[in-house]
Amino acid sequence: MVKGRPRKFDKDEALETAMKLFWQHGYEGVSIAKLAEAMGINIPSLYSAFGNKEKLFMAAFDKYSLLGGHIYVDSFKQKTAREVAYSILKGEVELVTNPDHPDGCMVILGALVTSSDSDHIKKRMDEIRQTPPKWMAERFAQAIKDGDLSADVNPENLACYIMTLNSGLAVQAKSGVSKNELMNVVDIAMKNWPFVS
Amino acid sequence: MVKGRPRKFDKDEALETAMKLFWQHGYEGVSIAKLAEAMGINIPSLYSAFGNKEKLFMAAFDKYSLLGGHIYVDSFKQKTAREVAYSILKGEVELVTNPDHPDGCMVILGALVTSSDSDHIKKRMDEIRQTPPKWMAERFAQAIKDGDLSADVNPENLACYIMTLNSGLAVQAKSGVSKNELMNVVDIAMKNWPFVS
DNA sequence: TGATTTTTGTAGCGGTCACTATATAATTAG
DNA sequence: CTAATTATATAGTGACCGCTACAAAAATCA
Repeated sequence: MVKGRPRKFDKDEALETAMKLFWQHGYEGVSIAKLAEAMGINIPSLYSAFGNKEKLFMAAFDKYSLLGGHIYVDSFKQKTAREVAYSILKGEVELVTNPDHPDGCMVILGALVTSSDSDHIKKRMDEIRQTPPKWMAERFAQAIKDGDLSADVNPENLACYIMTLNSGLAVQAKSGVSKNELMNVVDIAMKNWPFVS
Repeated sequence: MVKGRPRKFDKDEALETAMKLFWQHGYEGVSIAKLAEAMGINIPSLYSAFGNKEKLFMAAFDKYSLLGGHIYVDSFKQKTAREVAYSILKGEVELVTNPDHPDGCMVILGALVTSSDSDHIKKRMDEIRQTPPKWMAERFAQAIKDGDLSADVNPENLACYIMTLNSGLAVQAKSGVSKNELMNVVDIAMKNWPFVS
């Protein structure tokens, strides 16, 4: 058994609460006091369990990644590049408009526009945001080998294009645009997939 | 002549400075103290000239609108819907990656993710963001009448699609993606304009 | 000149920020 | 039962937040 007084709260449950608050308001938009209150714990317990605000945010981000990462991993299993792209975009719309969570995407919007004080965490998020397009570029390169994507296409550029659409979908959802409208946007984007050889 | 002690600073120049700070850090990411320091004035002078933080932000926004609004107004003069869309997207890339200004778009990112305290200004910006797609929808409706856009296309959906790309371009620029890469994204988006009748 | 008007600079308001010192409560190990 | 360990709760820390009271300074108008 572990020594010492046992923790009164469920750490993972508290982290889920913190994640949703960071998701909705961003890193700087929610204070330690509000986090602790929503998590149902007092401030020293928060620091004891999670270290500090930045570490709590990164822990919440890890939890979020399980949701956001699945979109890509699952979509990559599709047979053609076109189906991969469509699956990613549909998955993104589902994620950023799901009424069970706040609107938008925590990775994209959680620390995008910040004060100078949070430059460090903004840059960390900027770097993390480079991972999905790298994955996509690899998948699209494979698609070229598989013959379901034209060899004229630059996989990195195509990945950046999909990432741009994803980012736009996150912004639009955060602005209040509905799931139906965003699904129409995805349909337009996919109307003529111009990359089949 | 106007009575009273004359103002020591150029109001429009100070507003330009404030605009750039809000552009870079968002509404909540820059404090009155930092604004006043950057503007080269003291805090009471700021309040005397601009009212309060929200009014200063909205005044800075009006100044920004002159830049951002021109993209649309100018682009609408293009002959076909395809040229209009291309011009808007190119103009957006130029704006959000211009090294003379901060990266990204103040209207899209200036008050998108905020604390509960700034709900009011977030909603104001959400509403303002609905104007460009309305303009675009009208222009695309005209294009259908002109015969350079397929009557199958829903102008509102197409406008929402372009707005989504614009928002994505703003996010990508804010994340550090280069102008060249974003121009490639625009080229991909325009590769096959699938809306000609 | 003297009254009026407006801006300026200093100084500070109550409130919140991230974070912590300290003491007490609750558990296990010996 | 005692010692050691860990979590809890209270109550704060200095720094910053948006904003303002107040008086001196600098202009115009009579």
